[in-house]
Amino acid sequence: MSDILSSLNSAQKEAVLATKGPVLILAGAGSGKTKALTHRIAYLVEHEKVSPFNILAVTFTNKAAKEMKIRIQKLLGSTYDFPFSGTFHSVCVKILRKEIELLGYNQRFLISDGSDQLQVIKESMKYLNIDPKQFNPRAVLGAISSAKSEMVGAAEYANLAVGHFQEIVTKIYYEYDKRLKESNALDFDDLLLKTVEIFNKFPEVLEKYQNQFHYILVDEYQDTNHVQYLFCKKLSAKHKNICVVGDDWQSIYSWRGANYRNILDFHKDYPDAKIIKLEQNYRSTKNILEAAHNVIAKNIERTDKKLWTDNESGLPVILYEAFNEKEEGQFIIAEAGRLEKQGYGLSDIAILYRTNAQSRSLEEELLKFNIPYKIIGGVRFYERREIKDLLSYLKFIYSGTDWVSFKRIINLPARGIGAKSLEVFENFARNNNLSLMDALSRVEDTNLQDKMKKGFSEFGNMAKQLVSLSNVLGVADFIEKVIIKSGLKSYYDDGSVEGDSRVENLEELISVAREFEEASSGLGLGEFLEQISLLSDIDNYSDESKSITLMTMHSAKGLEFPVVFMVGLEEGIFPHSRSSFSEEEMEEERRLCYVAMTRARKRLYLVYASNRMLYGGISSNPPSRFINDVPSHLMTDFTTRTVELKEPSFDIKAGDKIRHAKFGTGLVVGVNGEEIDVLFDSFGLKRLSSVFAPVEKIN
DNA sequence: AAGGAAGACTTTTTT
DNA sequence: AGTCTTCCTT
Repeated sequence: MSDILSSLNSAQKEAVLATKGPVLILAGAGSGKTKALTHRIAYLVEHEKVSPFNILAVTFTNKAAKEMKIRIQKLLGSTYDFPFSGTFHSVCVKILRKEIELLGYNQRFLISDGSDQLQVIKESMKYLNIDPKQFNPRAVLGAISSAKSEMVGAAEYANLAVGHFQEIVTKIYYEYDKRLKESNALDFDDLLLKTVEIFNKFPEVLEKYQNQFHYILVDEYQDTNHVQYLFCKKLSAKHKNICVVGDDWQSIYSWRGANYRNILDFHKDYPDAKIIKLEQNYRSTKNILEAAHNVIAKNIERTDKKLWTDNESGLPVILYEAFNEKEEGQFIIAEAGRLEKQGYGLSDIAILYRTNAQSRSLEEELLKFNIPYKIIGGVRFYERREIKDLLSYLKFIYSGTDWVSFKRIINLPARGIGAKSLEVFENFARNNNLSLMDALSRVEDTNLQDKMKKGFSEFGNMAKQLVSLSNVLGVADFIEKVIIKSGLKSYYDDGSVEGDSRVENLEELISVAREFEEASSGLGLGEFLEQISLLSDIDNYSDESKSITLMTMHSAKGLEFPVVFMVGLEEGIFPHSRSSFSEEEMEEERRLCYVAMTRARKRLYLVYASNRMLYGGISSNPPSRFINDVPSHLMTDFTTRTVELKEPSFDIKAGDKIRHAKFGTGLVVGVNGEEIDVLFDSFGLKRLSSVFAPVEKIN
């Protein structure tokens, strides 16, 4: 037990020892809140003999949950499992798999992702004769989603609807929900909403879980929405052992319904709540912390606090004006070279940007100079077309009810079934009240042309075959069969480079499934699909490989890096132009800036470009207002020093022979500024940076 | 029904 | 600039 307490400061210790009753931990950036949480859970288990089964620990990402488990296991020195630690969504899925039949769903429900949702919205609008040009389907989906996160169902929405837009949304909301239910599918918001709905309608079920979860811990409480708030409140109503951790300064998800007031209002629900403040920062240098503080201090709507640190002052924050987005990347590459000489590795470096689209130019430069990197987020693996296709097959086979998936794959590869015949088939199923599978086996009764009937019934036969295969094969072997039997492989394998990469991706999913099988003995297709749906980008991130990390500032939440480059600090990019309409959104941008800055431990670079390619044209935006908020004594402008930085360390001209640390010897065939083209003896032609690349001249 | 071409539209951030 | 849509041709 002394182990559990000895490494904590007094506030952290207090957070660990206050096990009974409601506790609010206000934890500033880098103040060791994960430490406090893990030690608290370890203390509960070891000292208070609480079974892990009785602990509910909610984190923001699956990765955070996993890390927490590992840290607790290290503390306890044994292999305790914590079955109820995970994201709100994953915990709710666990509950719903047991209870959802109460709401008339089948227990084998599927989870619809964003693009599925949009598809259903579009179909619903078409069915209702609503013009998608007049009402943007994404805006409609957004309205429905925020209603759901406020615990407002279609019927209540109808009552509350004001104005034409909301009346239209009401109609679509009903139709959308109806279609999801027909497919036995839940969207992300439903996972939370339906769980709370069950708690509301079935008190005995609620009581069962109240009795189970003696202790409830919630991380990143500033980013919970209303439904999540209700979920916590209801579950903790009996034992009242609820401990929430958060920082209103780091609330960056209000656009998806999060409300940092949940933190500020905690004491209203629990007047006797113990409030503990963690204000000592262990992460950053004094300069970085001070700079970040000056940025956030401009916000009006915030609690008052001041983080402090015992760390050294460190270097000033480095400011750099690049000529354009290309040069932005080149500056980082040159700096990375200098940093490497000072003992930093590539995995110590993160590049953070506001929008995913910004990664492309950076990626191009890194590629050009052969710098290893990894990108978190962006075009996700699971959203690639071929993967969505394959997953649609899997979802359709697994559920037998999923119309969204069915429509995606019925004519993929082409089976001669177009929109018209699909419509006939759909009406046939609707009018006769047939399930999707039943309708498929009764295609003969439709008034489709014989050719179409054949197409449908052949598809139906294949589906039946796959269903029986799914019952006998392991997930990975089954997926392998699906890729062949569906015809997806031959469809994509057209000999083109693009086709090759698509087939490669299809096969990559087999490996993902193999790993899944190894990690989880006895779990099947349903669990595999579920795990994939609930995965976030950051969940797959590991910092082991020697490469620079690129991600959005949002994704960086909860992480830290010795060196952080914040790029694209220009008005219109960051703060984003869409935020300039409301003061609230601008404050959120500012919080995002604070979050990004406080990721840095030793070095922080603020980079902006005077010209930037945007929407196919060049635009020039003034430097971000956030740069002006950093006092000049904490910042040094590197821009004037570029020439010096970019000067090649030695003279290289065409015709020189060089040696590269990795590629061996080669001949310089061209010099273009800081870029050199080298024909390597065994690696062929490569373009390198003469500043950064580990090359030396030989004679 | 399918493939191709011109045109619109994009880019916030994500479980 | 790249991707997604829609319309047009076969």
